Amino acid sequence: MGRAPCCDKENVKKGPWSPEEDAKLKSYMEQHGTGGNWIALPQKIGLKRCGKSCRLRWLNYLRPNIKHGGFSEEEDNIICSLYLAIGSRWSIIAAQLPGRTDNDIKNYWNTKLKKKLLGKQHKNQQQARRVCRRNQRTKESKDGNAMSAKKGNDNSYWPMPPILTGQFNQVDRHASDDHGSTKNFLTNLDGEFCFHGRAEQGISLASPLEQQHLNRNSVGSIALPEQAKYFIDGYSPSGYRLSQGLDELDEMFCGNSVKLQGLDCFFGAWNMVAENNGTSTSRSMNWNNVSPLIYPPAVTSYQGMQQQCLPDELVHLLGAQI
DNA sequence: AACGCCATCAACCGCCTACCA
DNA sequence: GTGGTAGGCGGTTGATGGCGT
Repeated sequence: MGRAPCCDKENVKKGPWSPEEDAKLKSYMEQHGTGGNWIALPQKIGLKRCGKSCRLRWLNYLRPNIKHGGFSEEEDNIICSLYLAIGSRWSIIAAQLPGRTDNDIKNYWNTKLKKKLLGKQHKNQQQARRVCRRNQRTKESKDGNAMSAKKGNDNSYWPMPPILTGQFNQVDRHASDDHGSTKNFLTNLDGEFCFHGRAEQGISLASPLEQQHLNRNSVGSIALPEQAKYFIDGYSPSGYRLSQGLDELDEMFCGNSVKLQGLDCFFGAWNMVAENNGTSTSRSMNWNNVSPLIYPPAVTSYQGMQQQCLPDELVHLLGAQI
Protein backbone atom coordinates (compact mmCIF):
# COMPACT_ATOMS: atom_id res chain seq x y z
CA MET A 1 0.00 0.00 0.00
CA GLY A 2 1.38 3.27 -1.07
CA ARG A 3 0.81 6.57 0.56
CA ALA A 4 -2.41 8.37 -0.24
CA PRO A 5 -1.65 11.26 -2.60
CA CYS A 6 -2.35 14.73 -1.27
CA CYS A 7 -4.16 15.67 -4.46
CA ASP A 8 -5.34 14.28 -7.76
CA LYS A 9 -2.04 14.10 -9.58
CA GLU A 10 -3.74 13.65 -12.92
CA ASN A 11 -5.66 16.90 -12.77
CA VAL A 12 -3.15 19.29 -11.33
CA LYS A 13 -0.89 21.56 -13.25
CA LYS A 14 2.82 21.30 -12.68
CA GLY A 15 5.72 23.47 -13.59
CA PRO A 16 6.26 27.21 -13.45
CA TRP A 17 3.49 29.44 -12.24
CA SER A 18 1.88 31.89 -14.61
CA PRO A 19 1.32 35.53 -13.59
CA GLU A 20 -2.40 34.82 -13.56
CA GLU A 21 -2.01 31.98 -11.12
CA ASP A 22 0.24 34.10 -8.95
CA ALA A 23 -2.31 36.90 -8.97
CA LYS A 24 -5.13 34.59 -7.98
CA LEU A 25 -3.22 33.05 -5.14
CA LYS A 26 -1.83 36.30 -3.88
CA SER A 27 -5.15 38.03 -3.98
CA TYR A 28 -6.86 35.26 -2.10
CA MET A 29 -4.14 34.95 0.49
CA GLU A 30 -4.12 38.64 1.19
CA GLN A 31 -7.84 38.63 1.77
CA HIS A 32 -8.46 35.32 3.47
CA GLY A 33 -5.24 33.61 4.38
CA THR A 34 -5.07 29.87 3.92
CA GLY A 35 -8.30 29.35 5.76
CA GLY A 36 -6.42 26.72 7.65
CA ASN A 37 -6.33 24.31 4.78
CA TRP A 38 -3.84 24.43 1.96
CA ILE A 39 -5.19 21.30 0.37
CA ALA A 40 -8.63 22.80 -0.14
CA LEU A 41 -7.35 26.20 -1.16
CA PRO A 42 -6.69 25.65 -4.88
CA GLN A 43 -10.24 24.43 -5.44
CA LYS A 44 -11.62 27.46 -3.67
CA ILE A 45 -9.84 29.86 -5.98
CA GLY A 46 -10.05 27.80 -9.12
CA LEU A 47 -6.43 26.83 -9.44
CA LYS A 48 -5.47 23.51 -10.91
CA ARG A 49 -2.61 23.19 -8.52
CA CYS A 50 -1.69 20.92 -5.66
CA GLY A 51 -2.23 22.52 -2.28
CA LYS A 52 1.35 21.92 -1.40
CA SER A 53 2.41 23.66 -4.54
CA CYS A 54 0.30 26.67 -3.58
CA ARG A 55 1.80 26.73 -0.14
CA LEU A 56 5.31 26.59 -1.55
CA ARG A 57 4.62 29.28 -4.08
CA TRP A 58 3.22 31.55 -1.41
CA LEU A 59 5.95 30.93 1.13
CA ASN A 60 8.85 31.12 -1.26
CA TYR A 61 7.74 33.74 -3.71
CA LEU A 62 4.49 35.57 -3.18
CA ARG A 63 4.59 36.22 0.54
CA PRO A 64 5.24 39.87 1.45
CA ASN A 65 8.73 41.01 2.39
CA ILE A 66 10.47 38.16 0.64
CA LYS A 67 13.97 38.97 -0.48
CA HIS A 68 15.48 37.27 -3.48
CA GLY A 69 19.19 37.07 -4.16
CA GLY A 70 21.63 39.71 -3.12
CA PHE A 71 22.84 37.98 0.00
CA SER A 72 24.94 40.25 2.13
CA GLU A 73 28.25 39.38 3.73
CA GLU A 74 26.55 39.33 7.06
CA GLU A 75 23.98 36.88 5.81
CA ASP A 76 26.75 34.74 4.37
CA ASN A 77 28.38 34.68 7.76
CA ILE A 78 25.22 33.71 9.50
CA ILE A 79 24.44 30.94 7.05
CA CYS A 80 27.95 29.54 7.22
CA SER A 81 28.12 29.66 10.96
CA LEU A 82 24.76 28.04 11.43
CA TYR A 83 25.40 25.44 8.79
CA LEU A 84 28.61 24.48 10.46
CA ALA A 85 26.83 24.38 13.77
CA ILE A 86 23.60 22.58 12.94
CA GLY A 87 23.93 21.30 9.40
CA SER A 88 21.25 21.53 6.75
CA ARG A 89 18.41 22.69 8.98
CA TRP A 90 17.39 25.23 6.41
CA SER A 91 14.18 26.27 8.05
CA ILE A 92 16.00 27.04 11.26
CA ILE A 93 18.70 28.94 9.43
CA ALA A 94 16.04 30.82 7.48
CA ALA A 95 14.36 31.78 10.73
CA GLN A 96 17.46 33.74 11.63
CA LEU A 97 17.35 35.68 8.36
CA PRO A 98 14.23 37.82 7.97
CA GLY A 99 12.86 37.80 4.45
CA ARG A 100 14.78 34.72 3.44
CA THR A 101 13.22 31.36 2.73
CA ASP A 102 14.65 27.99 3.46
CA ASN A 103 14.52 27.14 -0.22
CA ASP A 104 16.43 30.27 -1.11
CA ILE A 105 19.09 29.64 1.46
CA LYS A 106 19.37 26.02 0.48
CA ASN A 107 19.89 26.94 -3.14
CA TYR A 108 22.30 29.69 -2.23
CA TRP A 109 24.33 27.36 -0.11
CA ASN A 110 24.43 24.59 -2.67
CA THR A 111 25.29 26.80 -5.60
CA LYS A 112 27.48 29.49 -4.13
CA LEU A 113 28.35 29.50 -0.48
CA LYS A 114 29.60 25.96 -0.32
CA LYS A 115 31.92 26.61 -3.20
CA LYS A 116 32.99 29.88 -1.71
CA LEU A 117 33.81 28.14 1.50
CA LEU A 118 35.46 25.12 0.03
CA GLY A 119 36.89 26.39 -3.18
CA LYS A 120 40.03 28.00 -1.99
CA GLN A 121 40.44 25.25 0.52
CA HIS A 122 41.53 22.78 -2.08
CA LYS A 123 44.18 25.16 -3.29
CA ASN A 124 45.46 25.48 0.22
CA GLN A 125 45.53 21.79 0.89
CA GLN A 126 48.83 20.94 -0.61
CA GLN A 127 50.66 23.71 1.15
CA ALA A 128 48.91 23.00 4.40
CA ARG A 129 49.78 19.34 4.22
CA ARG A 130 53.41 20.22 3.79
CA VAL A 131 53.26 22.40 6.86
CA CYS A 132 51.47 19.69 8.73
CA ARG A 133 54.03 17.09 7.82
CA ARG A 134 56.79 19.41 8.87
CA ASN A 135 55.16 20.05 12.21
CA GLN A 136 54.55 16.39 12.68
CA ARG A 137 58.16 15.57 11.99
CA THR A 138 59.22 18.22 14.44
CA LYS A 139 56.92 16.83 17.08
CA GLU A 140 58.02 13.29 16.48
CA SER A 141 61.64 14.17 16.70
CA LYS A 142 60.92 16.01 19.94
CA ASP A 143 59.10 13.33 21.85
CA GLY A 144 60.32 10.34 19.95
CA ASN A 145 56.80 9.06 19.71
CA ALA A 146 56.43 8.39 16.02
CA MET A 147 53.74 5.81 16.66
CA SER A 148 51.20 8.38 17.72
CA ALA A 149 50.85 9.71 14.23
CA LYS A 150 50.61 6.53 12.28
CA LYS A 151 48.78 3.31 12.83
CA GLY A 152 45.16 3.37 13.83
CA ASN A 153 44.57 6.74 12.31
CA ASP A 154 42.74 7.18 9.02
CA ASN A 155 44.63 10.30 8.20
CA SER A 156 48.29 10.35 8.82
CA TYR A 157 48.28 14.12 8.95
CA TRP A 158 46.30 13.99 12.14
CA PRO A 159 48.38 12.88 15.07
CA MET A 160 46.66 11.03 17.87
CA PRO A 161 47.91 11.90 21.30
CA PRO A 162 47.99 8.52 22.96
CA ILE A 163 46.66 9.60 26.32
CA LEU A 164 43.30 10.70 24.98
CA THR A 165 42.75 8.07 22.36
CA GLY A 166 41.54 5.46 24.74
CA GLN A 167 39.21 7.72 26.59
CA PHE A 168 37.10 8.52 23.59
CA ASN A 169 37.00 5.28 21.74
CA GLN A 170 33.64 4.56 23.25
CA VAL A 171 32.17 7.77 21.99
CA ASP A 172 33.51 7.31 18.51
CA ARG A 173 32.15 3.83 18.26
CA HIS A 174 28.66 5.09 18.83
CA ALA A 175 28.68 7.29 15.85
CA SER A 176 28.16 5.08 12.85
CA ASP A 177 29.79 7.32 10.33
CA ASP A 178 33.08 7.46 8.60
CA HIS A 179 34.38 10.66 10.06
CA GLY A 180 36.62 9.05 12.57
CA SER A 181 39.53 11.10 11.47
CA THR A 182 37.83 14.42 11.85
CA LYS A 183 36.32 13.55 15.19
CA ASN A 184 39.43 11.94 16.45
CA PHE A 185 41.44 14.85 15.37
CA LEU A 186 39.22 17.42 16.97
CA THR A 187 38.73 15.29 20.00
CA ASN A 188 42.35 14.77 20.55
CA LEU A 189 43.75 18.04 19.48
CA ASP A 190 45.78 18.78 22.53
CA GLY A 191 42.83 17.52 24.52
CA GLU A 192 40.89 20.66 23.80
CA PHE A 193 37.99 19.20 21.85
CA CYS A 194 35.52 16.79 23.22
CA PHE A 195 32.63 15.02 21.52
CA HIS A 196 30.01 13.60 23.71
CA GLY A 197 26.33 13.03 23.82
CA ARG A 198 23.55 12.30 26.22
CA ALA A 199 20.03 11.06 25.99
CA GLU A 200 18.50 14.41 26.69
CA GLN A 201 16.16 16.65 24.83
CA GLY A 202 17.32 19.57 22.84
CA ILE A 203 20.39 20.77 21.17
CA SER A 204 22.62 23.48 22.36
CA LEU A 205 24.26 26.19 20.40
CA ALA A 206 25.95 27.70 23.35
CA SER A 207 29.38 29.10 22.94
CA PRO A 208 32.34 26.95 23.78
CA LEU A 209 32.79 28.68 27.07
CA GLU A 210 29.16 28.23 27.93
CA GLN A 211 29.37 24.62 26.88
CA GLN A 212 32.36 24.26 29.08
CA HIS A 213 30.58 25.76 31.99
CA LEU A 214 27.46 23.72 31.45
CA ASN A 215 28.97 20.42 30.66
CA ARG A 216 32.33 20.01 32.19
CA ASN A 217 31.07 17.94 35.03
CA SER A 218 28.03 16.40 33.49
CA VAL A 219 28.84 13.95 30.78
CA GLY A 220 27.94 10.78 32.54
CA SER A 221 30.48 8.07 32.51
CA ILE A 222 32.71 9.60 29.92
CA ALA A 223 35.87 10.88 31.42
CA LEU A 224 36.67 14.37 30.34
CA PRO A 225 40.16 15.64 30.07
CA GLU A 226 40.65 18.52 32.40
CA GLN A 227 42.12 20.59 29.62
CA ALA A 228 39.14 20.14 27.29
CA LYS A 229 38.06 23.54 26.10
CA TYR A 230 35.67 22.89 23.25
CA PHE A 231 32.61 20.76 23.47
CA ILE A 232 31.22 19.76 20.14
CA ASP A 233 28.06 18.15 21.11
CA GLY A 234 24.35 17.92 20.90
CA TYR A 235 21.67 16.12 22.73
CA SER A 236 18.96 14.27 21.04
CA PRO A 237 16.75 11.50 22.18
CA SER A 238 15.95 10.43 18.68
CA GLY A 239 19.25 11.13 17.06
CA TYR A 240 20.48 13.52 14.47
CA ARG A 241 22.59 12.83 11.51
CA LEU A 242 26.04 14.10 11.98
CA SER A 243 27.44 13.20 8.65
CA GLN A 244 26.79 16.46 6.96
CA GLY A 245 28.56 18.69 9.39
CA LEU A 246 31.44 16.34 9.54
CA ASP A 247 31.54 15.98 5.81
CA GLU A 248 32.12 19.67 5.66
CA LEU A 249 34.71 19.47 8.36
CA ASP A 250 36.42 16.65 6.58
CA GLU A 251 36.55 18.79 3.51
CA MET A 252 37.61 21.95 5.18
CA PHE A 253 40.03 20.55 7.65
CA CYS A 254 41.66 18.05 5.40
CA GLY A 255 45.26 19.11 5.37
CA ASN A 256 44.68 22.05 7.63
CA SER A 257 45.08 20.53 11.00
CA VAL A 258 47.86 22.92 11.86
CA LYS A 259 45.44 25.78 11.56
CA LEU A 260 42.84 24.63 13.98
CA GLN A 261 44.07 26.04 17.18
CA GLY A 262 42.02 29.17 16.79
CA LEU A 263 38.72 27.45 16.20
CA ASP A 264 36.88 29.09 18.99
CA CYS A 265 34.60 30.42 16.41
CA PHE A 266 31.91 28.08 15.28
CA PHE A 267 30.96 25.71 17.98
CA GLY A 268 28.29 24.94 17.63
CA ALA A 269 26.52 21.74 18.07
CA TRP A 270 26.61 18.45 16.39
CA ASN A 271 24.30 15.80 17.55
CA MET A 272 26.62 12.96 17.20
CA VAL A 273 25.20 10.37 19.45
CA ALA A 274 21.73 9.09 19.10
CA GLU A 275 19.13 7.80 21.40
CA ASN A 276 19.80 5.50 24.30
CA ASN A 277 22.93 7.27 25.14
CA GLY A 278 24.34 6.96 21.70
CA THR A 279 23.71 3.44 20.55
CA SER A 280 22.28 4.17 17.17
CA THR A 281 21.95 6.90 14.64
CA SER A 282 18.74 8.11 13.14
CA ARG A 283 18.03 10.77 10.59
CA SER A 284 15.29 12.44 12.49
CA MET A 285 15.26 14.46 15.63
CA ASN A 286 12.87 16.39 17.72
CA TRP A 287 13.40 20.10 17.39
CA ASN A 288 10.74 21.12 19.80
CA ASN A 289 13.28 22.12 22.30
CA VAL A 290 15.72 23.70 19.97
CA SER A 291 14.31 27.17 19.94
CA PRO A 292 15.33 29.70 20.71
CA LEU A 293 18.72 29.25 19.27
CA ILE A 294 21.49 30.93 21.03
CA TYR A 295 22.81 32.96 18.20
CA PRO A 296 25.19 34.06 16.96
CA PRO A 297 27.73 31.50 18.03
CA ALA A 298 30.12 33.25 20.30
CA VAL A 299 33.57 33.92 19.09
CA THR A 300 35.66 33.86 22.14
CA SER A 301 38.99 34.44 20.61
CA TYR A 302 38.95 36.18 17.32
CA GLN A 303 42.45 37.46 17.75
CA GLY A 304 43.54 33.98 18.50
CA MET A 305 41.73 32.75 15.44
CA GLN A 306 43.52 35.24 13.26
CA GLN A 307 46.85 34.65 14.86
CA GLN A 308 46.56 30.95 14.39
CA CYS A 309 46.02 31.21 10.66
CA LEU A 310 42.61 29.86 10.00
CA PRO A 311 41.89 29.36 6.36
CA ASP A 312 41.25 32.74 4.86
CA GLU A 313 37.67 31.97 3.99
CA LEU A 314 36.82 30.99 7.49
CA VAL A 315 38.44 34.03 8.97
CA HIS A 316 36.61 36.17 6.49
CA LEU A 317 33.32 34.41 6.83
CA LEU A 318 33.32 34.12 10.54
CA GLY A 319 35.06 37.27 11.51
CA ALA A 320 32.04 39.48 11.11
CA GLN A 321 30.27 37.54 13.82
CA ILE A 322 32.11 39.47 16.41
C1' DA B 1 25.07 29.51 -35.78
C1' DA B 2 25.05 25.24 -33.39
C1' DC B 3 26.21 22.57 -29.80
C1' DG B 4 27.53 21.10 -25.23
C1' DC B 5 28.45 22.14 -20.62
C1' DC B 6 27.51 24.31 -16.45
C1' DA B 7 25.22 27.24 -12.94
C1' DT B 8 21.10 28.72 -11.08
C1' DC B 9 16.76 28.40 -8.98
C1' DA B 10 11.82 27.30 -8.93
C1' DA B 11 9.27 23.50 -8.17
C1' DC B 12 8.39 18.77 -7.06
C1' DC B 13 8.71 14.47 -4.29
C1' DG B 14 8.51 11.82 -0.44
C1' DC B 15 9.26 11.38 4.34
C1' DC B 16 8.35 12.87 9.03
C1' DT B 17 5.72 15.04 12.61
C1' DA B 18 1.90 17.27 14.80
C1' DC B 19 -2.68 17.41 15.30
C1' DC B 20 -7.31 15.90 15.60
C1' DA B 21 -11.24 12.82 15.64
C1' DG C 1 -4.13 4.74 22.18
C1' DT C 2 -4.75 4.67 17.20
C1' DG C 3 -5.23 5.97 12.55
C1' DG C 4 -5.83 9.47 9.13
C1' DT C 5 -4.65 13.91 7.37
C1' DA C 6 -2.34 18.29 6.60
C1' DG C 7 1.67 20.88 7.13
C1' DG C 8 6.57 21.22 7.20
C1' DC C 9 10.95 20.02 5.75
C1' DG C 10 15.12 18.62 3.14
C1' DG C 11 16.76 16.38 -0.96
C1' DT C 12 16.37 16.21 -5.72
C1' DT C 13 14.92 17.34 -10.34
C1' DG C 14 14.23 19.86 -14.43
C1' DA C 15 13.78 24.15 -17.05
C1' DT C 16 16.28 27.96 -18.32
C1' DG C 17 19.94 30.94 -19.57
C1' DG C 18 24.80 32.09 -20.00
C1' DC C 19 29.16 30.97 -21.66
C1' DG C 20 32.81 28.72 -24.22
C1' DT C 21 34.18 26.07 -28.19
